[in-house]
Amino acid sequence: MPIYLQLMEQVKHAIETGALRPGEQLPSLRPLAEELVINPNTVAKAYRELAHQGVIELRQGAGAFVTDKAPTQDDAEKLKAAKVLVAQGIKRLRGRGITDDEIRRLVEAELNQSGGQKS
Amino acid sequence: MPIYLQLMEQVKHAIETGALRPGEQLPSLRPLAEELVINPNTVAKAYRELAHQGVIELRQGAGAFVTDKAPTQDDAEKLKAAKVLVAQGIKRLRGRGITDDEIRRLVEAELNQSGGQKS
DNA sequence: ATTACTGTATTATCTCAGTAATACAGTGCT
DNA sequence: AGCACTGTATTACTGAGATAATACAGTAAT
Repeated sequence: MPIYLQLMEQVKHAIETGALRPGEQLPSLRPLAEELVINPNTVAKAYRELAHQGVIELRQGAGAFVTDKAPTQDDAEKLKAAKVLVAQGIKRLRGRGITDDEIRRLVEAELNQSGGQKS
Repeated sequence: MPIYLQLMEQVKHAIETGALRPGEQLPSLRPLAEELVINPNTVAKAYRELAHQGVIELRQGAGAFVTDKAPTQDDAEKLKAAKVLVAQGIKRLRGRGITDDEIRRLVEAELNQSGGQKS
């Protein structure tokens, strides 16, 4: 799994658990990159994506800040419930003899069709 | 979408619709490649994958043949039903405010976890 | 045995996502 | 203004998957 995606998850998780709160400033690119022993551009990409998702806000020269509409603890609950739904759905599909590859293709097709955009 | 995957789909579809029947020989690599204006190796890859999935059987020097346990018209029906299930599931998830990217990640995580292998 | 067809194997090329290196530009404090 | 910090943009490197070029090996008919 790409580094920048892992970082995005960690940030989201930190927000969901309250370790990072709306309005609060995130660690800036270079220090964080150095701490994680990765390239600043990789952090930048993660931040850019998070900003595009509305989770954080980037202000050039100032820093990166958690948005008001960032994922809350409630959202984490929702996601957990969704995870159960997905697990059940996949179990049913498998029970009907649908292979994993076919499941992947069906999901992808459905997402791309009905108003789908790969952010 | 990779050419060899598209070709795999076409072959499966041909089998499901009865255009190609169990035991019947598929067009051989080079003629088919020439007709589709693609490289024979690409056809070979598609055939190899299909053989790995048990859909067809490859006999060196002889040709490629549809297997007995290839996908039937019934399987096509099943897949259609599965498609409906997936569509419903995704609709529900979206209704709960889950984004498409999150759906993708949930599905992938679930598949990889519970006995998942990316054939 | 030869011939003309099959699929197979090996190696090289192309493409693209992810990452890295480096220079650019905005903020805010003194 | 100057400085030390922010994020941004451009360009290059790298690795993996897809495709291509070419040579190899098995089959079946004559």
